[in-house]
Amino acid sequence: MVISARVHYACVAMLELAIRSDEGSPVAIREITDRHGVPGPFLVQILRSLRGLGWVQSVRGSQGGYRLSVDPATISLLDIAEAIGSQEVGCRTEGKRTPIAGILQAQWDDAADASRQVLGQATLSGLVERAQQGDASMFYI
Amino acid sequence: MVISARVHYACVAMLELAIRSDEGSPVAIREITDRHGVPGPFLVQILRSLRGLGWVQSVRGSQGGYRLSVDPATISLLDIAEAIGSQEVGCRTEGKRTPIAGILQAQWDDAADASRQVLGQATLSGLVERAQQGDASMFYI
DNA sequence: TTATACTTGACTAAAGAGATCATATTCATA
DNA sequence: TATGAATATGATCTCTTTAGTCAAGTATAA
Repeated sequence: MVISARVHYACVAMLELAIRSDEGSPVAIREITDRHGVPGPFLVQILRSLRGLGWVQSVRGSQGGYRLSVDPATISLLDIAEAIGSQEVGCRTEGKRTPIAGILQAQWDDAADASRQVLGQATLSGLVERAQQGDASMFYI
Repeated sequence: MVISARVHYACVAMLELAIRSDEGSPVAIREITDRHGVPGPFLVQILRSLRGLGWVQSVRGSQGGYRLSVDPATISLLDIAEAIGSQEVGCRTEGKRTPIAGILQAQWDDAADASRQVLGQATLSGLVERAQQGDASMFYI
């Protein structure tokens, strides 16, 4: 599973919205791009996808922006990665169905499952909690 | 970690050579392409890389071909994937160093480690043993 | 009415994957 | 010593994906 910039940005946006979900007023795209250095028009695309999934709501007009519309405990990084579209660990090549190909395929599948399990356990609410406990500071000494 | 066709074919070739390493005579490229449906000129490229790594030897001329030149117990699928070049699970985007980015990065790294561990434990000799025990038949019912 | 902010759709540049081809070079064997 | 089988090497090509841009339109608060 390759984490593309698109998926990474989608996770950043979802986390930012989750953290600020108790503010009441929606969060403008501009605030996210400024704070996280995400290219503006690209983030627009991504938020549109998230809106299509029903995970965020948009508020148009002045004072508009985006707001989380799901329980952050129910969304994992795996959900976001799969929905936004990232490539699986594994192989799409067809080739011949030989025993060797079969054994290899089983290994690719096992590897994919291992990383999927890690990302599946990382819920937005869990990560927000960590962020608020300052757990992140250790990464930027 | 995305397993590209290149990596998959490299593993197929290494396994084929490992299985037939007691035959004495080298294995021709043609035999591998016929048996596994790998595009010929593409496999040539890949075997060249494997030769550069010192993992296979080539024998030129008539009756030539390739031969494994390392102990199959010392090479894992992870070694092949990394040497041939596959993308990591994870993210290369730089962006700003925010706490959110840091927390996400840690998750991408954890996921990468999980799949790397699976592939690191799969040695060529282990897979050959499985193949010879007919373990593969279950994948093609 | 005006500034702000989201909406929508089309568009482009760069990189990588997956090959393919032509032309050498080497060596066993007849 | 020809000859054919087999690898060696470098150049090239196409297709898809990724990342990012642009322009014109619409809605809303103040």
